[in-house]
Amino acid sequence: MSSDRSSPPLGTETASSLLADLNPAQTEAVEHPGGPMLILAGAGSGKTRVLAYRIAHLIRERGIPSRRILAVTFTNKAANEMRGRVDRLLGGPIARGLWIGTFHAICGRILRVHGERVGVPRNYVIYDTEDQRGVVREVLADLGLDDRRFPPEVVHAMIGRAKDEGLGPAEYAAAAENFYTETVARVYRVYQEMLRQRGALDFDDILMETLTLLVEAPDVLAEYQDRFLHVLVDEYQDTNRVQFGLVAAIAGRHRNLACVGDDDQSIYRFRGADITNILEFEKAFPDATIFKLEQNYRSTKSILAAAAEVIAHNPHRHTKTLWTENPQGVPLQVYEAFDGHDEARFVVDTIRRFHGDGRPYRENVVLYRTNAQSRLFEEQLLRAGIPYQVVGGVRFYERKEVKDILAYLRLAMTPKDTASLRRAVATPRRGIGEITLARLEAFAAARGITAMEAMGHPDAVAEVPRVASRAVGDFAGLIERIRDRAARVRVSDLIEQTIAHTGYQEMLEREGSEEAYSRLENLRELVTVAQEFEELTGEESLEAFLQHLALITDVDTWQEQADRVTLMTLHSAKGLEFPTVFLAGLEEGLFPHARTIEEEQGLEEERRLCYVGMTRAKERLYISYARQRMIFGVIHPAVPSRFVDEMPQTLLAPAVATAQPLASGPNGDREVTVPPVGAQVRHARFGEGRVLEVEGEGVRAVVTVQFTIGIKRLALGYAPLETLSAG
DNA sequence: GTAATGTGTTTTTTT
DNA sequence: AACACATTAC
Repeated sequence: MSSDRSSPPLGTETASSLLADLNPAQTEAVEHPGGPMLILAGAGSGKTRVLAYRIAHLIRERGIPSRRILAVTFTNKAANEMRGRVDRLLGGPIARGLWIGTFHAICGRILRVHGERVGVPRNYVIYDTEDQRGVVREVLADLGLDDRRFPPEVVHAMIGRAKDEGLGPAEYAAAAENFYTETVARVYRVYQEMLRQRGALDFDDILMETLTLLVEAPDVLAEYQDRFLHVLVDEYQDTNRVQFGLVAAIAGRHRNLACVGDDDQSIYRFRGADITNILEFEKAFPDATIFKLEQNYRSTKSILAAAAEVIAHNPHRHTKTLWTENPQGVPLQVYEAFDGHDEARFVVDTIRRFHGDGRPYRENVVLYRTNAQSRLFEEQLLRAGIPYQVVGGVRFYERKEVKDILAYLRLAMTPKDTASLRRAVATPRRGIGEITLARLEAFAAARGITAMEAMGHPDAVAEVPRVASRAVGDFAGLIERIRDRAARVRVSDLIEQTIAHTGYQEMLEREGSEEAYSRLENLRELVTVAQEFEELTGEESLEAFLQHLALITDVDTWQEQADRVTLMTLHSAKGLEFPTVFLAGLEEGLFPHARTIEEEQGLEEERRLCYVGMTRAKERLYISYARQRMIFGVIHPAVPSRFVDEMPQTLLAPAVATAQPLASGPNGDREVTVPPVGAQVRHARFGEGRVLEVEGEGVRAVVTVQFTIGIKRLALGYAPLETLSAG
């Protein structure tokens, strides 16, 4: 999302040249008078640019006040950049009044103001995935359901999908057609009740409750409808039903709705993204004007042609013809690695070589399908002493210490939030255990108050074990003081004081371990994050900060200026671009992922993901796969991804390895005995078995063995396999 | 109650 | 292989 990307050359973003840098198609979209418009924008065709220019155009040429424009972006980072870009175009901080943000941020803001109309308290807390699963688990237990038959993750995901479609518990129950979905409907109902009791919303509720609000409170809807003369939506191909409903509702009066997207880049189906939103835009808005941006400013001809060839294998799509005036460029390089280690070594060696040629580290990105793949690259980068940053994986605010401190703050803000109560009360240990908590909860339930309130109640305190009564009183006092302070000091100071006053800091200091030290560091980082938030937004309230934190994304924290190699998933890479892209792990089962291959739609989405990955590259694209890969500690032979076969062979060149072609794994340097077919062998984990088939020779041999637990394919270079007899 | 040990789970992608 | 959670040992 660098500011100068995907633009005709030499463009300067100043007020005097608002249209000078745009091609005819872009200009048309920017200047279009109004009404519903769909801008089909291919990868690298300058869609973000068009949005920024259109906003600037509306403000400057048409005199629309910035506060009457609403723009929806896919990430907070994109929102900030868009705002900065509009300011640069207009030569001042004009965009300050603009409403711009992600769906979640915008809806969160609306709910803070009007949520009470639909029963959402002003001080609602946002539950993250972990919190949400915890609630599902509790509901399953309450309903006496077996969590093996109804895995919390699965049930939670089903509830999430229902919410993406805008189905409440009642509607979902009505649509339920078998025992399983009927049961999920029951869980869904109780889950919603439990969230409500705790004053909590999950991610999907933020959108769904806003839509409910707009439907049930016509005066609120009218307020926003009147206000927003123009609504613009980026990454429209990844909106779900509810998001479409929100946009259609808010733009319903002035009908100036501009949606920008690319059906070939829709990659969030698992999250409810509904590609029909883009494919059937004209049905929803018969008077819509369609624009097409087909000139790519980003990639070389080679890269673009290869990507086009891959995506052409998808049968269900709007065909477009992307073209570019950029040079042909170098061929795509394909590296066949022995295993994951070898693959990582190749990538890191290549990056090191580039750096030797004077190319900064920041020009390189490694893209992979699953977060777990980052580890191998991290190991090699660490060994080579090359700076890097991993986007994604365990998020900062999901770390235990961060969540612990936030639990105190959330509890002070929303005493109903029992999930936070349980968390806060447990760390540091203060002598309040299961028994005490259960007594308090029972007391609270009997009186219809919250457990937090019970803690301040003399009768309740009398019922808990004597040793705990003092601790309970202290804890209630502690939370009370935090709440009191929250109203008076800014949030960064509040956090700093909370870390100290809860005894958390002391606990970690006393522990003295390396790990404790790093946890303390993370807490300091949390204070810094709060300070930056205050500086950036001018907001100092706890509510605003907690909401901001809950809705922050991985890419939001990515520092593109730092001279480091970036590692991220293909999903995170959407909207970004790099001179050199390494697309790793192109193996059947990994990419496309095994869980998607069954369904045609799943496979098509994987292919779009591949297309997204390839089109991130400006100059150089490296494709790699390993012949064997370890999954859950077990080595599996791997087959190159079908996507590699779908790339035009004329544009591919075999990459030359600079590393040892053979890995030095556990058995890598030793000699191995290849057992003949029929031999009895023993494996440390699988026990004894008989060899059915042998492929390859020496350390690269792969044997198929019948064990009692089933048939396994094992790579001799790694597998702890012992030959017992030649059979 | 904590430390050591054992067991099971994880990996699809994310707001 | 790595990690979280549970159980056991002390």
